[in-house]
Amino acid sequence: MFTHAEENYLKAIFHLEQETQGEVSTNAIAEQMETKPSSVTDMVQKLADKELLSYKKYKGALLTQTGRKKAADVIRKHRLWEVFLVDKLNFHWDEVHPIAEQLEHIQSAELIERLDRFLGSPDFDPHGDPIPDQHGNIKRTEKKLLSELQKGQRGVCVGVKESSSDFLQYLDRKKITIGTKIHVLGKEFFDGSMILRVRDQQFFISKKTSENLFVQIQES
Amino acid sequence: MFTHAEENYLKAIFHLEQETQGEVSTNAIAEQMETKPSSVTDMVQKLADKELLSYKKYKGALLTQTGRKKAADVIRKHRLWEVFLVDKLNFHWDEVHPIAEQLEHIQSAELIERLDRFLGSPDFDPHGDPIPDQHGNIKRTEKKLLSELQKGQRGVCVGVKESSSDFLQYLDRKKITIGTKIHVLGKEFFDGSMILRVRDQQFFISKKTSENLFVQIQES
DNA sequence: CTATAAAATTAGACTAGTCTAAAAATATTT
DNA sequence: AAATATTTTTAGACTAGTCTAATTTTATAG
Repeated sequence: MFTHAEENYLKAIFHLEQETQGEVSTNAIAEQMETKPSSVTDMVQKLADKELLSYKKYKGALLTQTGRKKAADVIRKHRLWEVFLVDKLNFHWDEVHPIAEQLEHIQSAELIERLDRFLGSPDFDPHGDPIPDQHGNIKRTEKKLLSELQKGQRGVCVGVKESSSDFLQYLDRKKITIGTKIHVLGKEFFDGSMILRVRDQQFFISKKTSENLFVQIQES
Repeated sequence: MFTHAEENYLKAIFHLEQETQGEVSTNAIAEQMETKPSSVTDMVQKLADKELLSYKKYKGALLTQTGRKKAADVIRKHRLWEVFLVDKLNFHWDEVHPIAEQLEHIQSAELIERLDRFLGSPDFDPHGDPIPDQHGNIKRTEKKLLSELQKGQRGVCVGVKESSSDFLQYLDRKKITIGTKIHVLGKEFFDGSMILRVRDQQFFISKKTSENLFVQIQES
């Protein structure tokens, strides 16, 4: 039905639409896809012909309903496979992305239904990202960046914004993972760094770290 | 490392080498791959450049050690995924081939190691075909076509030669599967048909069926 | 509001893989 | 051994996707 390249473009544009309101620019897509803007123009025009997105020259792209559904499908597959790799094959959460990147293109609706059931219909992937349902709906949760919390607030880590291997391994060494409870003891105006209490230990983290950790605030 | 097309050619040539001794012909590969001979010539020359097979014009192709190992790798992946689909996701044995055809191209040695362990390092796939080990070695078993058995002989079904959906579904309706015990009550010279005893019931099967079922002979 | 910079598009070329049609090599038949 | 048939290869074209280089459009600065 769709080529790998087409699916990858749809996925990239889907992600970019979350971040920017309105049309997604050619350059933004090129950066996300690690390709050249000229290649993007070509492909975007092809996807527009297939009515997966709307596109006006020099104006950028916006997914249609069909395109958005297809993108959510691919993301659903990606995230379910990540759960499989971590829960069943005991991969580490920083290792699964490139493998899921391949597995997300396997074509078989039946396979994904069965995989989903086999995994117990999980709602989140190993990085805390929500798994779209069969209809492409994504459960939106109340989550904030740790950097938005104020001194004294408490939260539970529910996801990461970046999921580079380096960042995930850093969190691992600090024993911070999905579900870890965090108490903000202090926040430095000067550089945005924070002092946290995690499992009765004090932690110092940089602004960059706090801007890449999602938490759910615990009212107390 | 290798493209899907390259892997598919290696696999096809590997299978053809089992059946024919000596070089594999361009036409044979074309038929197996459901493509045109001219495409085969092109690809075979490319694979020869990469030293995955030896090739002399008009003489046919033979896999090198490297090529044979790579082909066995792909077959290992295919068969392990088939086991996963049947054992873990409860797919039926006639449904798994086209999905495994896609999964066999996923690149990650680690993934296959872990999948193998997760499945309990199976020796055979759901159709009774042996799964090559990490080094590309295939366990050869003593198996014969059911059609080779004589009146009075007994065997256990250990595999199928054809694994088309039609054939597998036919076997299912007859409740013949891997492990089924078969006793040859009679064999008709005229058309090669057979009368079997299976689970205390009499079965009539055609020559075509008996030529596509592998059995292990039970000495008695 | 013109000049310049940035972003986006087009044109043309390249690779992988395929195809058709024609030519060349090998096999088979008489 | 010549004629015919079969197999295989070559030549040239096509698609998908990418790239570089040049051009055009839009945005920004003075």
